[in-house]
Amino acid sequence: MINETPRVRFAPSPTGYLHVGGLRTALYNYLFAKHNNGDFVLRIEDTDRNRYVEGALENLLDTLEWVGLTPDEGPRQGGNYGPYIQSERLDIYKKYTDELVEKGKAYHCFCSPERLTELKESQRAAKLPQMKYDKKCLDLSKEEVAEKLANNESHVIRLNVEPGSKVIIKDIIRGHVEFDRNTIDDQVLIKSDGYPTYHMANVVDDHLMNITHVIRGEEWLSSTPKHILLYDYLGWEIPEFAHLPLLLNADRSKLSKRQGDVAVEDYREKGYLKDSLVNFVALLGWSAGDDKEFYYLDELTKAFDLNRVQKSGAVFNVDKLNWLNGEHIKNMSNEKLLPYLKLELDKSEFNSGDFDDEYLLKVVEAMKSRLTFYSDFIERSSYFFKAPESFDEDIVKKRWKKYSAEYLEKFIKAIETLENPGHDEFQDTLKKTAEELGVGNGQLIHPARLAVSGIGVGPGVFDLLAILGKEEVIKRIKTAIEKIK
RNA sequence: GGCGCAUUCGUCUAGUGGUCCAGGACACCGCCCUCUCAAGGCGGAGAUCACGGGUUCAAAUCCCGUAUGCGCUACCA
Repeated sequence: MINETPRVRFAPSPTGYLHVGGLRTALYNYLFAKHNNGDFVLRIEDTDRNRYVEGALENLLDTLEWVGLTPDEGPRQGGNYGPYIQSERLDIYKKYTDELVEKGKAYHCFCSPERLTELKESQRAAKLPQMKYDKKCLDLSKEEVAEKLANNESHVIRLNVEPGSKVIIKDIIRGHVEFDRNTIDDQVLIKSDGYPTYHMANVVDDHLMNITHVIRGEEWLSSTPKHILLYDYLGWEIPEFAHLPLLLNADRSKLSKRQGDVAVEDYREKGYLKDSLVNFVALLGWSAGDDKEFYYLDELTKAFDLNRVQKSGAVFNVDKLNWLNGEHIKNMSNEKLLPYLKLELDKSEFNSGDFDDEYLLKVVEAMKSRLTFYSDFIERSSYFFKAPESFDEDIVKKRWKKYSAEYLEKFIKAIETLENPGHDEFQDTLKKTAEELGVGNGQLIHPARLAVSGIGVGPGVFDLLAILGKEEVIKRIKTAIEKIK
């Protein structure tokens, strides 16, 4: 446990959907906060009007809600957004940039984008070690600035990085990181449209919202010195930083849409459980130090430790996610699984109302250890919901022998005498029939499975028969005998 | 180009100077179980700990260099 009660924030931009990398950042923030009885706040960084996407915010809230990372504070579903949207806080940022300008720590810049591009080009051409703004507008007198402002000249406000000692970052994950002051550019704080850049809004909000720990992706490490300078110039306390390793594609580049799904909602639609997604993503860059890999959110909360977060990026490996998904399904009770089977039925050609719970529960029990996704209920065992319309040709070739029909006919004769047979009765009857025929059990088992399910894989054949029930079994075997020649 | 970060089996990782000729998990292979497929159990293969120098009686672990990868270098976040 850390000394103070932490307040952390997850601060995404509403650019369309929640990225799995964003999910990991949100999760680590949440886990850190909850492990230490702190607060997890959600703030929306929508200061880039060009990238704003309609509906993205609601989508984000919805996805966060789905995975169970409900913020303690932040915009709420349904429009009560509160003071957590940066675009609604413009005057606040203005106030503090004015203060910086007053102190000489920031200045108005009237350079056109064209001049900036030219500057960059010439610096590049001259092979200068680094490309930075040349502070031209810093030379403007107060009067000149006032005049240009009065004329409504387009301008930005820049951070005035002055020479001085190295800027030191104390990062929980990376330790000490140093930056030479002269490598830091005079960052734009307020854009010409009056909106703040990330850097300004971020520092102001983190301070005003009493954020104690800034936990964010590694891509922010390079701009952290600018933030430190801002805290310093404003006379504010600097929060703790923790820069998280990136999530990677298989080729170790930053996780991108081109190489697979990156939106949490994509995984949701594909049928991944929130539990396995959270479990998986938590393990990408963190481990408790023991061999435990199966976690629920509350267990993660208990075990999580920011100091144990990995420094290097982690490849998003779907194989392991799939495995975890199966594990989480296996760990659910039949009763808990039942509604999901019904959902899958209703999404398919079937109707959950056509089957009673007792029957479906048996299906769940039989299929549980064979699933990777809920949808496998339908894809791998539709025979529980309708008689097979065809029979797998390879299996027919392999299992349906010359005398199979004859054997099965004897088998159903024997079944017909039974009353409400279950697993054991089917088993005894089949064995007895095989014995009378003088053949191995397999001579009946395999054709029976094929006849009843149409395929060659699935739960134990006696379970299969017991679940389907006597009448259905007899009917299906008769049909199969007709159809398979 | 500059600045910064990183580097242990294919992948996720354990490991914080001796117990490591490196442990676990996924994937892969084999065996057992078995009516099939899974699940489960057992086992195998797979890492000269990026490379090169140091420090030390002793280094995956500490230091320096090199290489490679990645991030940033926007009036995007």
